[in-house]
Amino acid sequence: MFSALRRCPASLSRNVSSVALSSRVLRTSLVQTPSAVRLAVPRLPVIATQAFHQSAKWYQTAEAAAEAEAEAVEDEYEPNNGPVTKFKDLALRGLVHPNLVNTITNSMKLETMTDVQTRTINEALSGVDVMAQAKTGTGKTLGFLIPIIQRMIDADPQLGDRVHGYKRARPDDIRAIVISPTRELAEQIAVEAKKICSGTGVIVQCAVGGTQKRAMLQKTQREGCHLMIATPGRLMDILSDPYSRIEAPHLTALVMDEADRLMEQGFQEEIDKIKTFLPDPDQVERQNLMFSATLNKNVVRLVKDTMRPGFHFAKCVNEDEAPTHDRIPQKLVEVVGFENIMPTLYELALKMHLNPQERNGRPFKAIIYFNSTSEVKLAASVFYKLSGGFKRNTPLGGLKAFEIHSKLSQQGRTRASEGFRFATSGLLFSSDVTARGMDFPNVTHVIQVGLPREAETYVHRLGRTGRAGKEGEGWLIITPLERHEVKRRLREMPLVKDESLEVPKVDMSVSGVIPEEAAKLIESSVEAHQRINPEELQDAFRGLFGSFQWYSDKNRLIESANRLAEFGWAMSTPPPPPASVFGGGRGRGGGGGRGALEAVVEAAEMVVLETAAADLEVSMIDEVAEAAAWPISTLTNGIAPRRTF
DNA sequence: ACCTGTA
Repeated sequence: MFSALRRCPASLSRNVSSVALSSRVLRTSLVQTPSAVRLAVPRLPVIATQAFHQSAKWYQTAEAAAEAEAEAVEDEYEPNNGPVTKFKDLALRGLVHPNLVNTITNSMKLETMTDVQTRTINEALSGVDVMAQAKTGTGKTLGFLIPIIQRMIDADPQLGDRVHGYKRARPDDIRAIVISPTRELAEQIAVEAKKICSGTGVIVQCAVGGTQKRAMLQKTQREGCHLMIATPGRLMDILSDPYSRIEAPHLTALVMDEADRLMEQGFQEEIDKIKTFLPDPDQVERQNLMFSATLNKNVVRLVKDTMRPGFHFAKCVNEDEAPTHDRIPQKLVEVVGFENIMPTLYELALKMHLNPQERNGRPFKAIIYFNSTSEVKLAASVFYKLSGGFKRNTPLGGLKAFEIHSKLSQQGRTRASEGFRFATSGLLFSSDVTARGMDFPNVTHVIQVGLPREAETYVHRLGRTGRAGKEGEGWLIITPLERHEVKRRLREMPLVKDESLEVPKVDMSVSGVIPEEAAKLIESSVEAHQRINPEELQDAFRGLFGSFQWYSDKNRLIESANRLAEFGWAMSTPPPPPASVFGGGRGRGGGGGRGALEAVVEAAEMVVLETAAADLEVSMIDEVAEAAAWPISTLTNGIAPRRTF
């Protein structure tokens, strides 16, 4: 082996040490799994010679090694042709380039695939379209990144290697695009993509709003781009700009993350426009991958419009496993009026922050969701005053507080999400910008103020806690105005009324005997509001009417809002309600549920994968049972050919 | 004048 190395150019000599290193790592890890020790011998040449793609000798060695491994795998492992469930096996079976897999197993230390990953990776590697229904926080990002990156390498084997791939990158030959509904999510995906591509020649770029377009263009023109992770607005901006020199004439994969969200009003038009700048799928064959937590009418339409016949439907929502919203305990707090909300949050935060022993000592880390930006801003400001700047020796001392919403600069947003991500204990006052997909570790509480717009929103927000097997709890704080609608809109949720807090029960509009502790909290809250910029209060007042657009009894709404201004903010005269309040609101149609699922089934003949990852079989929705008569093993081995590197 | 998503 080393005689071969000596023949290589001097410039590559530094690879020798890394080769030695990776061999060593490999050897140690294999010793621990006796069944795999035998694989060490044929395995080594593949890794050791990864810089010599050009040599025919390399190909022979690699092919022989792959063959030997595959045979060994078939000898050793019992289900030899089932779906791959270990990342390591993706390389051993020649399905994914070792440079990609090694990063995942060695640097990222990932071993076993999650359910979503098993299903999407096995399926999508073959090139078919996949519509995956999966909860957030289940690792679906890797589920789509691995197959699209691997398929890029298939199309252009030089991309498998770092040195050769880099030289060939161009800005006008993007091979795959991932679209996400928020900037933060796009960035989170881009970070992961860059990580797993670090051993390959695949160049990843991220295009989101709020950043300097020029700088991004220059970087992309200089470095090129194979995989673009983007938000709709900026992507449209770049593709439609004739001077950007960024194009995707050979686009082979399009991924829509949070597809249900991307199909909502506002986004959908933009996506349609973007598609006009992408090559016609009839001319350039394109793989479509969609990820969606729910199947509503919009998603069905998307499926009908863009998925190619014969696409796969991977239902990764396990029926026997409780969904997020059943697994996480949820408490419902009904307050007397809007004026009770802020002091109630104060009471709750104090209680949770000061009693970590009730959570096995886990520090309090909460996201507090509001329905409008202005409410987020106000709550953040009020808490800052309440806590005396979160300094030590104050009741909320030790907490770090952040606010995040779209009216913040992108710099501010990044600072907030990074800050909260790395904080051991803290509060994040947030709009729905973080409701989906964002991964903040160790969130102990998700507190929602006011009824969320949709049940879907409620579930997504709730999903920010209880991640990675950790515990968490949800709190929903509502006023009597929302009581009825909560019962209707959130009837599926196991909300349990909570009576443990004092402040919510206090009628602040009448004088009476109030528990001393509650009185103190209310007093400090009102006092804090008096030190808030009046314009901020006005904004929040107007924002409230926006959040309550759905609420038809406008007189009661105005009355309740006035109480807030009077007793919660100590204003002598409440601000005027916005004129639009008297315009009247429109109702909205529902969707989703069982009917939508059936519609998806009818939309195409599909294979439905529904069983546990470890023992994957095909089970089917009745109508398509006959069409999908082939077992999963055939499907995986038949469509996805074994690759050699 | 509810949230996201280009300037």
